[in-house]
Amino acid sequence: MNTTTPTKPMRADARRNRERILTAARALFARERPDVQIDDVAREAGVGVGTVYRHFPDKQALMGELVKERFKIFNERMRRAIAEGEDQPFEALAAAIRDNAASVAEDAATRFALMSGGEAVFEHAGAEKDEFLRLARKLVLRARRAGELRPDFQAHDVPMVMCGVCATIDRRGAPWDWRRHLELVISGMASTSER
Amino acid sequence: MNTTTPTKPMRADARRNRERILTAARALFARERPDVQIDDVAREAGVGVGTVYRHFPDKQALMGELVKERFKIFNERMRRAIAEGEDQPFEALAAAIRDNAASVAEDAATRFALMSGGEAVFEHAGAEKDEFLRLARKLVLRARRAGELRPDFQAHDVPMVMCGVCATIDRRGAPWDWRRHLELVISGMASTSER
DNA sequence: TATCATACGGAGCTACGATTCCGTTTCGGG
DNA sequence: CCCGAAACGGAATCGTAGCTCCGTATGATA
Repeated sequence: MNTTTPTKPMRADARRNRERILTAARALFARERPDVQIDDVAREAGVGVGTVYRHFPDKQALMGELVKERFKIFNERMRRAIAEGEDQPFEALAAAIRDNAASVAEDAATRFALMSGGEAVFEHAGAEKDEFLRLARKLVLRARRAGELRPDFQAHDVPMVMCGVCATIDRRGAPWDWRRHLELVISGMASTSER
Repeated sequence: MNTTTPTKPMRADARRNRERILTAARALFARERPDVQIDDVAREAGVGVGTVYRHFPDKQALMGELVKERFKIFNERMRRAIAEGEDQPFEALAAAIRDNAASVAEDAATRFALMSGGEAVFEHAGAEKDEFLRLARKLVLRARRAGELRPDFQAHDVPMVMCGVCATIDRRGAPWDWRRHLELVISGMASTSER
């Protein structure tokens, strides 16, 4: 289950390089405009292309790993919301969504992968995605029971709205503010009687 | 100003082919999964690649034309909302947004261009985009004056929310429904006191 | 219908970016 | 300190998709 120690201990330099590659990829996506090339990642990481391909069979796998890590962060945040939000179920859900949005906002790599990546990228993070949905379901059910959430809101709608907000984050020079978008959506999620 | 008759009358076959190319492009985008190639467009249109390039200097220009046409449709709908929605300013705005969303939902080409297209695509439809914003401003101001719209909602937010909903339309196999997303956002747009 | 400007077709050129291959280097257990 | 397995580097390969070029066909005008 532990992905950092799959089966064999892995040589020290290999472990280090793997990390460097992931870091480099994140850095490049944060800086570059369009897509990022494997060659660039390799250069930024101070490593040869071959090394990148030893760690990640293809580009999709690299992207997939970035997405997987981000989902782990999402999930941690969701768990916290479940643990701490007993008394304010809706606010707990909303806060988790806000934090997760802020989290992707800082992570152009995941945003790019999420918007333009193929199936394979998603499959790579499949387990984490499932876990995310499981957690979302809990939060949604609880908020709905409390009557604070619009009754037709589904667990699936959590990734849906995050996807929507995500799409409005990096439009270069767009004159809008994705944070307002987020607040708009969140207030739309509230049950009609609540606000 | 009239784009269909720029300066010279254009030979009959040329006019016909131009239309075929646009139709073919739309059809392919609606059918294919990923991006669509110029060669495919040419084949589908029953035309040589060279002909495509005679009419559109590059791929961006072709995409741009598709986007431009869609914006013209948007704008028509917005004008109607302005003309007919005197009595229900918020509903007029909401209805226009709903119809426009349904409109892009049927137009994978524009969706793709909007999500993955570069600057050039947008510039091609620049005039229509500006007009769209002008119309949005009118609708938004009227609805806000009527107190039916949340006060911090801007004209720019109209394309913003459309962009967000757009992003959730073609996710293959996503278990969510973009129509619910749309309704969520629209109810979030309403002024707090209204609903 | 003769003429010519305009438009067409599509093979081929080019650029670019993912991926492979293999000789060299480095870790780590004995 | 030595050796073999594990990793590395990066030049070279391969495939793809956008775009060009030029010989041929065709609509429009007199």
